[in-house]
Amino acid sequence: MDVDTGLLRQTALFQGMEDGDIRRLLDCLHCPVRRYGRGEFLWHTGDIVPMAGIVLDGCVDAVQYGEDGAATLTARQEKGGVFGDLLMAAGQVSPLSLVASSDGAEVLFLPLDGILSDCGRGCACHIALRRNLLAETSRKFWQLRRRLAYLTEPQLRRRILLFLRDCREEAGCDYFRLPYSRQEMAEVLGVNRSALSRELGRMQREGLLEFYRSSFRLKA
Amino acid sequence: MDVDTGLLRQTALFQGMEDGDIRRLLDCLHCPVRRYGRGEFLWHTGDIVPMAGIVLDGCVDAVQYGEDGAATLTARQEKGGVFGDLLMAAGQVSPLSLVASSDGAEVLFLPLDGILSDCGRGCACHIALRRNLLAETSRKFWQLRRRLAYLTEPQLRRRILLFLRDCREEAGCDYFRLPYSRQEMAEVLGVNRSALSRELGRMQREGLLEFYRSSFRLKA
DNA sequence: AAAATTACGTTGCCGTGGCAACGAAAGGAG
DNA sequence: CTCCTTTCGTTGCCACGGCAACGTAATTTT
Repeated sequence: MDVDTGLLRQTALFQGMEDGDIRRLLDCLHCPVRRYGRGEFLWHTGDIVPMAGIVLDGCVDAVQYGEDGAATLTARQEKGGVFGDLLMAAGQVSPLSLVASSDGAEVLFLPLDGILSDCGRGCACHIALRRNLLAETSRKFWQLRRRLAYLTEPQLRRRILLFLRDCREEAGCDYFRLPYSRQEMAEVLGVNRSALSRELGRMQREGLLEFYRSSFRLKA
Repeated sequence: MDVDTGLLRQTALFQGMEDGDIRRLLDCLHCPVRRYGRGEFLWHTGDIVPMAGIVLDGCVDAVQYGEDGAATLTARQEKGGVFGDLLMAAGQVSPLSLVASSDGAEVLFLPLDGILSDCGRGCACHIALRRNLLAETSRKFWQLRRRLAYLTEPQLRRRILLFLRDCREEAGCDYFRLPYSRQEMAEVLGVNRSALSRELGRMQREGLLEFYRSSFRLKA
């Protein structure tokens, strides 16, 4: 096992741990590392997923296939990202597939059983790993829930304000830049792109807002 | 500690355990039991929630307060229900309050620290408890995600079909009864009640569907 | 630098679904 | 049984926002 503990220390699951702890954990859990080519499947829809993964290099997508076979991208994890945590935790057949979306995607796997069970040495890092896992899954829950709050807001303007206020709070400043294109922003808010542009324009004319492309200054 | 292990065995967190295991766990974790009167707060918005709870008797509501002070019920747990799991897992200030919504609500609390740490005796039930906790939180995640799927469907009819097909699958039969009133069903789908009734009527006229009140027979 | 591609703003049209109001049916209380 | 409350279906109105189309600005390509 020879992975970059410097990278792992910055991931959600190994946050707050020392290099030595991480090495011991990886050893204790028997974590496999694998490489995938672009388009290669880590798991298919219908599989039971027994472990989570950390992206060491490249990119991994979570894809859902509709009844008509159309694929929709539901999540993307890049270097340092954690995936499969909520799939293995469910212990049921997966509703989505995991696909390497870059060439030479390298992945470190962490088996659920190893995370849950005691290593016998009562090491504190094992406990921290469990706490981190639980924190990561719950983070994804609350993130989803915030998005649901947008979608349940019936009025477009209030939907936008809800979103922008969250962004402002996260940025800690009235002026902030969003990591979304208009199209992506519209998808997060669950509205039509042109309708979003129209309403943003109105809000700017009314002085609630200033923006240019992805730069916003929120005044309300 | 003198709680009804028969009830606990049917809860999400203690599923699959023997009475003896449960008693040992409760002893090991030092789980407090408390009674609350109707309207009494278990936690307020802004608190950091250090433990989850199981409703032994009565009812506990999760309430979110809007900027205008209006309260919206976001979740309700009755006898045997688990709450606070995703709040303690987050380790951050709670965005919602937990309130006893019945008189004499009795609650068993399970501290996160105790769940995560080893009891020193390496008992299998401790591991099972962790697995159950993770399964319960992920269950709530996927439940939320299914609801999000409804809300992101732009056409009302397809939204309804998505929902009813899920219900049919869960029931395992074309004929099923829903545990929702029209108003509640409309809220789950994020649409206006009368619009829902209207569209349901259309679908019935077109032969996609038969229904009376909460009884449905789905043909498509 | 020119061309091609992508992202964004703008506008007109029109359909879906929100809203309010009403009556009927169902359920509960006395 | 009668009264009262709640739930549900129905309808008319109309505004919000989806959709398509186009022009412009920004970005990338060769």
